[in-house]
Amino acid sequence: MNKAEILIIDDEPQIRKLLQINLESNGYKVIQATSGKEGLMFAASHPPDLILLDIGLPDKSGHEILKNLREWYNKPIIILSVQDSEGDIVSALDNGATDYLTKPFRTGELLARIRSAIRSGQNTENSAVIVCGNIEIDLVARIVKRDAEILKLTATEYNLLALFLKNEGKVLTHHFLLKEIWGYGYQTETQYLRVFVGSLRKKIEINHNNPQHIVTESGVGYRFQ
Amino acid sequence: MNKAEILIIDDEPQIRKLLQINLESNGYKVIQATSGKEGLMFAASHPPDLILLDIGLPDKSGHEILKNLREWYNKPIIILSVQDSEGDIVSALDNGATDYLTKPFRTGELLARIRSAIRSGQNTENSAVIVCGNIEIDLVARIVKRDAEILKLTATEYNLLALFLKNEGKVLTHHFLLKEIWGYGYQTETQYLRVFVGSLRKKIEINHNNPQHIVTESGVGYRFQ
DNA sequence: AATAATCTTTATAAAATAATTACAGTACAA
DNA sequence: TTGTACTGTAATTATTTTATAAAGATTATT
Repeated sequence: MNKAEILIIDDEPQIRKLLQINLESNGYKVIQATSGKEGLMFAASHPPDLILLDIGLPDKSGHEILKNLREWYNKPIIILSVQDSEGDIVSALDNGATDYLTKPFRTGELLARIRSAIRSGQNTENSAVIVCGNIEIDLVARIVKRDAEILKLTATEYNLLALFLKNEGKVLTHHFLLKEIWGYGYQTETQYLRVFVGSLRKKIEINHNNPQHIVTESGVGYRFQ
Repeated sequence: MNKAEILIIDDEPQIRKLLQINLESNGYKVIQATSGKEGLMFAASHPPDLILLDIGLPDKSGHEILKNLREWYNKPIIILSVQDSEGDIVSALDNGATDYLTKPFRTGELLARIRSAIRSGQNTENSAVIVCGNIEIDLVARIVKRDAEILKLTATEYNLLALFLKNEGKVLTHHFLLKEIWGYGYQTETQYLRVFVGSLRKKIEINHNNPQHIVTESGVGYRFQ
């Protein structure tokens, strides 16, 4: 394998320097971002093999950045934080963080955790743009196109479509869709789905009475193709 | 998904009890081993979905157990330890541990790390496809094909076919089929079966008057081949 | 505060599926 | 041959599920 690339997102210069020296002397290529915004940009323009994310960033809460990244980035993200609160750790891990280290951390341990994360996350493929027939979604820019024309979707419509496209070809159950979009406790509100699938179809299907993309699997769920 | 099974390998009874209560109340099935040797045996005879391994075991060093497990076991192994030495952590991670927690640990954090570990180990099992002649079923995507063409099956038809394919070649009794698909109390409704086997045959058989796949075993049940 | 956009709920008609009935065919034994 | 038990299929009815519009409720925006 080539040199693995690691993106550091941290506002403290001395931490960045420390990390850079340690990582580079261990054969990694390092890219640095000093803010969450910058980090998101770098990650999108040239996806690294792993991201080290400081969760106590000033511009945007690190948790926001994490959620944002996880909408499309599926390689390891290791959180660094001065916070040692359990709530913080749990929420980060449940939002898709691969690991969580409390500052000050031991560099040997960090390096081992990086090796472990890269090892287990090897076979993941990702791209920020998914194309499926005449529908195209840019998960970073949050833009949806039909035949090169930009569609205007509401937040929920977008989330639903993104979920469909990430699971193209699979039948997604009502249960699953409701859990992913609306969260636990909404898993029986099948009617929400019907309404939003309906409005999505009006926007993405050529003829919404004969849907080619979102097909219904009666009694089970929906499938995107 | 079914209940995930977690194997605890720890010699301290109070830790085992604590873990058991917390894990079971979170929907996991728990198996306990009190020594490394026993743990290896359990793991081999019935591989769990995740292993919690105390690294300070008396009989064999936990590191040995870890190495031993990793020779064949590739699901998550989370280490629990009273040791907070960096060397210990690095060596465990480099020997294939998925994560390393220092006792006393916070149960909320442990649970989050378990969820994270199970989650990241999932995307490797992306397809469970059973092929049988010209019929193909993808149990994850919930899609059935005949000669590469996607068939449109109703929920009950799909369930029935999936059951047949999971038991290819075996004779399945009316009783069994009815119990599996319709549940207890329907085991005498043989007519349901006739109707649904009939409609399945129309969809999957080349000539449904001369079924090649779903063969009837008169007086007993049906067999898929 | 007023307006617009979006989400949540309700109501209802249409469509799809499942359950039930009826009946014809088939194999086998008395 | 006749009767019986079992099977397959078409047709009918019942039930469930889905699609859509539209009315309230909420949220965001100006």
